[in-house]
Amino acid sequence: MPRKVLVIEDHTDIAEVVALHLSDIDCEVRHVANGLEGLRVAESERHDLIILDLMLPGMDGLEICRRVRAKNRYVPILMLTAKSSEADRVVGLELGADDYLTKPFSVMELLARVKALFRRVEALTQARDGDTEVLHARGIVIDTGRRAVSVGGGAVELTAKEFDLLLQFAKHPGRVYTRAQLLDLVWGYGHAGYEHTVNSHINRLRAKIERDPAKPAHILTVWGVGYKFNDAAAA
Amino acid sequence: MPRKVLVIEDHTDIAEVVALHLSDIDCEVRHVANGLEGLRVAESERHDLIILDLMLPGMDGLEICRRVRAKNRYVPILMLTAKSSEADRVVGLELGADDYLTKPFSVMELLARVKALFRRVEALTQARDGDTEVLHARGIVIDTGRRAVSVGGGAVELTAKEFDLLLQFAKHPGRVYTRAQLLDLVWGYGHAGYEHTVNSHINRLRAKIERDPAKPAHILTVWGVGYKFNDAAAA
DNA sequence: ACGGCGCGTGACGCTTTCGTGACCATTTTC
DNA sequence: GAAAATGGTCACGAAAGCGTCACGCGCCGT
Repeated sequence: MPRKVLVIEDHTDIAEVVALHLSDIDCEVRHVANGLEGLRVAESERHDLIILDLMLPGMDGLEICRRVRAKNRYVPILMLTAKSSEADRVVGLELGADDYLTKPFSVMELLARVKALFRRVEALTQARDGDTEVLHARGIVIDTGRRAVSVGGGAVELTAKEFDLLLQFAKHPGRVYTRAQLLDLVWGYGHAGYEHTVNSHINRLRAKIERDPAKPAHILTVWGVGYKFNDAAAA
Repeated sequence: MPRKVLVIEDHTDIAEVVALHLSDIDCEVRHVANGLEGLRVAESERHDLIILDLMLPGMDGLEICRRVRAKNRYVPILMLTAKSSEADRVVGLELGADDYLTKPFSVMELLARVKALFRRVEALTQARDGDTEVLHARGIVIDTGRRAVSVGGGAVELTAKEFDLLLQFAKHPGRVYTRAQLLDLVWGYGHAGYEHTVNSHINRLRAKIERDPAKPAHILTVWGVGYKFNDAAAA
């Protein structure tokens, strides 16, 4: 799947060059020319990388970086700017940027740095997850590739959110998640929404995978905290 | 805990400056001046960061980078070199480096980039696992990720507040907390309520984890002050 | 354009937990 | 040794948290 890159840059020509080359390395580029709108998009959607110009109409790039980081410490941010002084670079990096490139920049170097960032993210995320194709747990079989689930041998039809939710739980049995964490992990970081939404989806998920939804055996409620996937031995 | 940084650099003076400043940000620096030995150390020990000079006696830095990456895709590598051409930077990054800084470099920028790398690694590793560490203390085992507690091998069911309270104590054994402090730490700052509430929860907690609640062995009363978690050896 | 489906939100009743007060026990002080 | 102060225990009402159902919106395929 392509990686989603958000380019916040007021010079359309530069953005176009960047977008062109990023698409060569399998990136889906979203370009925004205005600072305020950039912040809005950055906060409302999930991205694999944000390329951020510092001198923008609408809102200063540093301020955007700060605000995005305040809500989301995971998305990589690469600053791209004409400010070349060492002090500017330090400030940018201290504010939470992952890399800092000064204009005029070489497209090859930009690509190399972007690839380096992707490598880093990939190495670290895969290191933890492993590539388990099929998960088994207490009679539940989850085929991550086909996004298919069966309980006690019978196939169960889950919607996208239900599947993602179940998968998140099944990946870490026994671990307790708060609703806020689940919103981050399943809905995406910086997702604005009510925690009660999680509740509702848990309810639907239970209706499909639990024998008696009133007495759940798989997805358990942890009072005052959130939910967990039961890893205890079946009765 | 300090982060382990390996500096492979033949100029002792530069390495010393780097080491000095890295130690300021809680790093334990290991300096190696020779390329071959650098590779050996990089491969045989675990590091949180490798700072790598490219022009070295013994073995070329690029070659070291390639070999380290062949065995380990996780350790961050920062290249530090006099080769400033764009082509060199691209080659370095393509070979698996995470960042590339050219001499003469600013110490502040180096620190900023190192910190940025640490931030990235931390954000990504914590994103997966959360802080699912396990605390052991005098027969009590607390799994923070599962919010599960066992005493002397037997599982104990705690409510949210009881768990938070116990966790606060177990994190700092021996430290004495006033009731007001506990209200701030567990209930949250600005919580309006009676200190006697703490009392009540301590009571319930003791009933669950103490063998003889009348003679508590874990959560001790400090008369006229508050409570503390017993860190003395068990009887 | 229409219909269906998944999703987010709201309302309501039930369950569990929490906070508080009353009273008893223990320690400190004089 | 008695009074005062501090902590322990218990029980009950209040409140928060959760489950469930229903509704409406937006998206997609027909």
